[in-house]
Amino acid sequence: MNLDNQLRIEIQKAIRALFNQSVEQLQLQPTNAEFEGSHTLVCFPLTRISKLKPEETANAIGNYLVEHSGIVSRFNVVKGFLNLVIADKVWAEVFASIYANKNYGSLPDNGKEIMIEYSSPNTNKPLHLGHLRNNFLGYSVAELYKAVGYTVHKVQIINDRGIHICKSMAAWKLFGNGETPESSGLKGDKLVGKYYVEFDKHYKAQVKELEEQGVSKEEAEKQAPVMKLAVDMLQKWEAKDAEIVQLWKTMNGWVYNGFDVTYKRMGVDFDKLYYESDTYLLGKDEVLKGVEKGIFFKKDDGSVWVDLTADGLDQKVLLRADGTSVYMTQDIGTAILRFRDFPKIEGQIYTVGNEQEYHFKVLFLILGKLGYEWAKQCYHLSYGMVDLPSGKMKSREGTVVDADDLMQEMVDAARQQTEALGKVDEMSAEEIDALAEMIGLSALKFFLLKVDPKKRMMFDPNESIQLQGHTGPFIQYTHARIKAILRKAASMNITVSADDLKAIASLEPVEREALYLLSTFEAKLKEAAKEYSPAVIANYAYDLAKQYNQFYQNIPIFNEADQAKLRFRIALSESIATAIKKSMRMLGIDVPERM
RNA sequence: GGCCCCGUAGUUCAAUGGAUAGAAUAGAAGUUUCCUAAACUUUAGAUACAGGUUCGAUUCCUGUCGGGGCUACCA
Repeated sequence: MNLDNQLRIEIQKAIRALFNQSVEQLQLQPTNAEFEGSHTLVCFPLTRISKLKPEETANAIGNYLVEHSGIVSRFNVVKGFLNLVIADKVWAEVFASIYANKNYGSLPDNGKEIMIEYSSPNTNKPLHLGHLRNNFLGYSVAELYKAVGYTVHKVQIINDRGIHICKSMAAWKLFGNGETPESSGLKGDKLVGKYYVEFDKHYKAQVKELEEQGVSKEEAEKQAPVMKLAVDMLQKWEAKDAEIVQLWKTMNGWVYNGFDVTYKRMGVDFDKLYYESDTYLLGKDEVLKGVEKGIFFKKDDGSVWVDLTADGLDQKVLLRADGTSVYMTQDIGTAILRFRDFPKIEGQIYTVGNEQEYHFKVLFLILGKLGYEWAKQCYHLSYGMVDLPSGKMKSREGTVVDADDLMQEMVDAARQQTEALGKVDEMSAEEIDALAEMIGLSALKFFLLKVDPKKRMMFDPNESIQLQGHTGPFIQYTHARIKAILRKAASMNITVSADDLKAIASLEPVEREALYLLSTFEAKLKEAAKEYSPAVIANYAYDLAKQYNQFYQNIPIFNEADQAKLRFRIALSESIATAIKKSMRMLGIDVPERM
């Protein structure tokens, strides 16, 4: 039974009976902690039809509900707020149905399919903190869509082509002395990243040297030998030069092997990978077709443009004068390819930073102009940057927070804390390793996911991520605590049936509050998916844990003499643990049995 | 210059136009006799500024100040 809907129906009935009118939208909100009740009807907007003062309106509806609804036991009115107390026997029924529902926390298959893109790194640098937010977000939104009934396809586009990877290749060729991940002991992505930095270093030095010889800055930037080599490599790559293609494959392979290790530790995965090197030519074809159809236009120098001034935007280049692709070109190709590969998807979600909002606005407009109906179903899941106290992360200034390093630091901190608390003395070394991994990543993921994705957020590397308070480990700890209770209950052969629960006569306030939270899980899920916001679920999981700890600390369980109450409390604990576990899983976070 | 976002306790984050603006952390004071103190209880502390709309504004509108992003034949 859906309490919220039930209550809305009863309130509608009351309004019809009392005022002989109906309202489309009822303002129902959780009751403030300081008043008795769980659901509050805001009555100010109803005065228009009741022709009564807010208090009188609230009292009239309250009285009617107590007399006729069968679910409201009493109420109080504060100004125009009608605070409703749901009868304990109704709570018992609500809980019995939650407890018996094996699919609690997920909605039935809706037959729809959707695609979500996330991660999509360049292949010249290792993953950093920004990628962590991106990956955790994308993965979690995919889980949210699964939970509300979608079939989800997780993909990424790998920007494996272009001048950036050629820069690493050029530097490696000139200064690498044949270094490999094996010979250096470096992760492949780190090794390639190292040569990207090398490139920059030598490039700057060479430009400076040329400038000192009297060459203009502009000319020096073109003449610098490393840059000349990189550009030469790009041209050869496009011409499919065997040697260059081989080097490109080798170095990209190193990067992929490195990324695989990082993704595995992050706990994210993909159903299909798209490579820019495979899609950019399709994009180019589509753009040229668009020129024929008159959707795009060619300038005298041969470059191809789209005119979006009628849509309030600018003109954007789609092909350079030399015929080569830009980023937009390949994104057009990739989108089209994806809808060919997965014809049943209703749309696509792009998890990409908000600095590219303009880019996606343009992309979706172009796809629409090309006649693709699904362009309307494409959504840019735009998230804010992760800022450091010094501002934006800048690779040149060495302020980039490396993903692998940060995960390791979190796991180390979790291990230290875990061992210091001395609760894991009986665990094996392997079990402690696994637990530290679970806790450390939880702290990191929760930290990044609890914030509204749209907003910028701060990360201070000097202040390690907390393990106490509003954190993943706090929620994990609550779960482990509940599991200890359930183990004890099992050892005492205590079992609970749904019928037991319906027999509960009275509830403690903290129990009602816990039941209220459990009853809102489905609504939270829908809200989170609709808003593309794991933060909704993160905060829900936190509320559950917080609420349970209050219950745990103040209400007796095994010392309760009334066996029905005792069984109810065990069952309540079990359902909270389930809700926590499922919520956390949607965030990509696992919860331990003990910690 | 044009366009877009953001300014909430010392700090990091919450708050479908609704009640006395919630948490966490840092600070102060407590709690360990069922079940795990990574917890619980108490306490102090904030809507940048100025107008406007509204019964009611952190939320909507205008302006000011402050921060960030986009505005490349980069990605």
